Amino acid sequence: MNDTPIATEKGRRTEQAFVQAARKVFAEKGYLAAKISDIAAAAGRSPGSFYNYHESKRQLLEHLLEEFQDRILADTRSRLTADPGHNIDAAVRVYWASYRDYLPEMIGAFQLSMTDPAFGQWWRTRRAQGIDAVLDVFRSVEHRGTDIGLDKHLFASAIVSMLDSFCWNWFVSGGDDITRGRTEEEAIATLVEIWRRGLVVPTDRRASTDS
Amino acid sequence: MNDTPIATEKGRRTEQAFVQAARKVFAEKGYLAAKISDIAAAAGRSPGSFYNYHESKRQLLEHLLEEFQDRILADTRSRLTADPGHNIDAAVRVYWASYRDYLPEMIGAFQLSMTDPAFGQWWRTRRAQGIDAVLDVFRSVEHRGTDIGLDKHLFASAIVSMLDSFCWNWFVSGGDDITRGRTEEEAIATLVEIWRRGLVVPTDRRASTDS
Amino acid sequence: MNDTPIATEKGRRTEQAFVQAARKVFAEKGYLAAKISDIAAAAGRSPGSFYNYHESKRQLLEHLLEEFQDRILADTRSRLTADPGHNIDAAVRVYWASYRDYLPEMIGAFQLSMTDPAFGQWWRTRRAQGIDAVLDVFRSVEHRGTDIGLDKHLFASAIVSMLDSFCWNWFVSGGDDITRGRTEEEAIATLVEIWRRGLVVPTDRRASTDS
Amino acid sequence: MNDTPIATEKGRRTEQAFVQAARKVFAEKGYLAAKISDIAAAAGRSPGSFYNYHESKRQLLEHLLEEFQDRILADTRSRLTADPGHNIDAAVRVYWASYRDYLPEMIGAFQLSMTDPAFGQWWRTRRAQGIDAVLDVFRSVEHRGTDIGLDKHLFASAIVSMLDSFCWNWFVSGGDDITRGRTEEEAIATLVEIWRRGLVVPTDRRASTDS
DNA sequence: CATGAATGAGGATTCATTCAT
DNA sequence: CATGAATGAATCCTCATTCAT
Repeated sequence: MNDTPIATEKGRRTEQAFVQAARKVFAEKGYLAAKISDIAAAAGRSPGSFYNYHESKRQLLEHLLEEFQDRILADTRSRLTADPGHNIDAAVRVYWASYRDYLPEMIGAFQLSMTDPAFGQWWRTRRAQGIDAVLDVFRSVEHRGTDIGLDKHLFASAIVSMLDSFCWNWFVSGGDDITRGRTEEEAIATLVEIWRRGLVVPTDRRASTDS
Repeated sequence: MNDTPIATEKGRRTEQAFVQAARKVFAEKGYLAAKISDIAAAAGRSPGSFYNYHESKRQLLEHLLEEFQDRILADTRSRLTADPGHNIDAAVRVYWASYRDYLPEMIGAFQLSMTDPAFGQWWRTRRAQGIDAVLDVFRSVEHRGTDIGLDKHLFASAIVSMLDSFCWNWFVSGGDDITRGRTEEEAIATLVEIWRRGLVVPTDRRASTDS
Repeated sequence: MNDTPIATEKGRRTEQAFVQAARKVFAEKGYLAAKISDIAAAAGRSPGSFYNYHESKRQLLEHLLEEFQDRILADTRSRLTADPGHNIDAAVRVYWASYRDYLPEMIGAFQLSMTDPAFGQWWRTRRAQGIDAVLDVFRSVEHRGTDIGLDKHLFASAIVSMLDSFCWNWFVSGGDDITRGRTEEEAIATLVEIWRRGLVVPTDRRASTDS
Repeated sequence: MNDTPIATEKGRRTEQAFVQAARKVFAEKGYLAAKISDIAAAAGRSPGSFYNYHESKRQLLEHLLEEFQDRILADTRSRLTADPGHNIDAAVRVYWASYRDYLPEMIGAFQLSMTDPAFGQWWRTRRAQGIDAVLDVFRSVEHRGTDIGLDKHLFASAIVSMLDSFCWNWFVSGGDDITRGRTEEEAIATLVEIWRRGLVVPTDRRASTDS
């Protein structure tokens, strides 16, 4: 790779072409299976040209993930309000958007995390951030006097799992056959509602526990 | 590969060694990154010997998945009882066990599903089976008069997502840092409880909706 | 490369073939210009096979140099006698032999030393050992009362230079055209005599200095 | 490359920049390892521009060597005097200067000589010229009646070797560690003295031979 | 003339697979 | 059956050279 900054408009267009092509290929066949020549073909450029802009496939992914981090952080920050219902909705939408807009990055980081300890750490950190956001919502609920009554960390971990896998499944495979035709709003509403219900000890159980 | 069935005791032991070694390697570094020589080394056998038993890495995975299917089907079948609470617990445990016992298969199928349409289909089918099981539980609940009040298919899809990702995370990454130290039973109890709560429209919301 | 020790006779033969082929190619076209495929062709093997025995061209050279060191050290050690004339002869012959027997190693180390600081150091160390040997001879001379009367370190450096370059020239290019037909013994005798003469302040100069 | 002579002042400056940059890079990392882009970067010009002035790296080296020849010939010619001592001193200084001033050319020719027969010939010719110069000095000595008493061609070859390698070592590697701090004059004096002593059969040996 | 992006040929390296023993 | 050496196809990556601007 050449570390001189890109000087011409043409160069900038090519760099973008490679970035977009890489995202496309990562999304379609995964990061591990993606070849430089696949990316170059998708960018309509020669494989050699790739190395004018990136050191390697891996370094390109790192670059994508940095951008991802920057944007997501900007999105997530200070969305908490006094209304827990709204907080949940907002949190789910942030998660949803991160998969909708950054699927290639998610796929790449996830696949590399299995082979590469450094990326394993990245993935864990990302999950931890999600868990933190969920725990924030929990706190806003308890602030109003409700007792969630479960191991909050496990709970948060489970919520993040649900969001992770649901979004992945939705965007990678187009969702389950059985949910074909549902809109994004319906999907989001369902996730929000499950999370919301999870916060309250159900009436009938309270009754049955009372007896 | 030689199609004749394995004749000798030694042969059978070697085959098992390869199968177990492959599972170990798939679990540790993923299917896509696993090399035949890795598997052979883990089996304490030579790479050449691998081909006495399997045509390729991919065919070995197919073989593993067939066994997985057979055992899981046997497990899942007719566990439904009249008690929804028990059904949820049982369903979660089946899911949990499938990850605990078949992680290499899950990893392999998941990774290959991204590149290979045939495996994409396998993965979707597996999810669909999980969703069916969840729907069965729903039916047993509604049988007792409770109205879940949500799009059941999306709901089921979300539950399966939660289980998939939570178990994967637990077994592949060793769980989130923040849940370190929790026991499997605590984790299972949390998943069960979230699912259970999801089945009931929360009291306070009913109240607030009434107003 | 595979770091398991070579198990079969065939393997050992192939390794030797690669080592000898590499030495041949290094000597003929230099280290920097040598391609793996050149070496493989000279060994009558496939390029891929090279990597069963060595990680890279560079690592192979390192291996060769280690062997060189071991043998040269064994050769040089304790050859000093009380007779300076004999010591000089012995030292020149050791130098001569090291080029005669290890030309590929010398060429490789010399070429790499220009690009690679680590090898630059190796080369300097090798020269330093040569200089030490020369200084040892000086001491054996002065022990007999002769005063060499020059900066001994520069002197030793110059002697080593003469030996280095003469031997290189002799073995790489077949010697200068003008010395074609001279035998090795004649060449060695010349080098010895120049060195020997260098140790004594010439009579006529002493005379002229006296006046 | 365009064969038309360089028309503009700017062009002449760029050409000089490339020539100086190439000399710098050859000296620092050797000819074989030098990349066109290295040279362009050192010249503060673009790689494409290089080809406005030179067909290739090799052709540039040829060009440099032609200039070297012209200047060295001019230097060496007719420096012989009646005083052998002075002749030796002059010859050593010419050699020394050729390395000091033309190191990149020496490095380039030396490296290429190993792969390329044409350059092998150039290198041999250069050595032959050096040998001729040494033989000239011998003749001026014998003219005064001294009998050197050795194979003059081998002797000359050895002297040239000493000068070649000593100068190379001095200018490429910065000299041996053990001679660090010596001045150029001291080094030159040492070379001159060794050569001078080599011309005379030592007294003590004559004595010992007499006995 | 100068630029720097683009190319492609060439070399390094990996690894699934074959095969002689 | 088992071994491990050998192969070659596939992929990565480099860099001299070309060329549009």
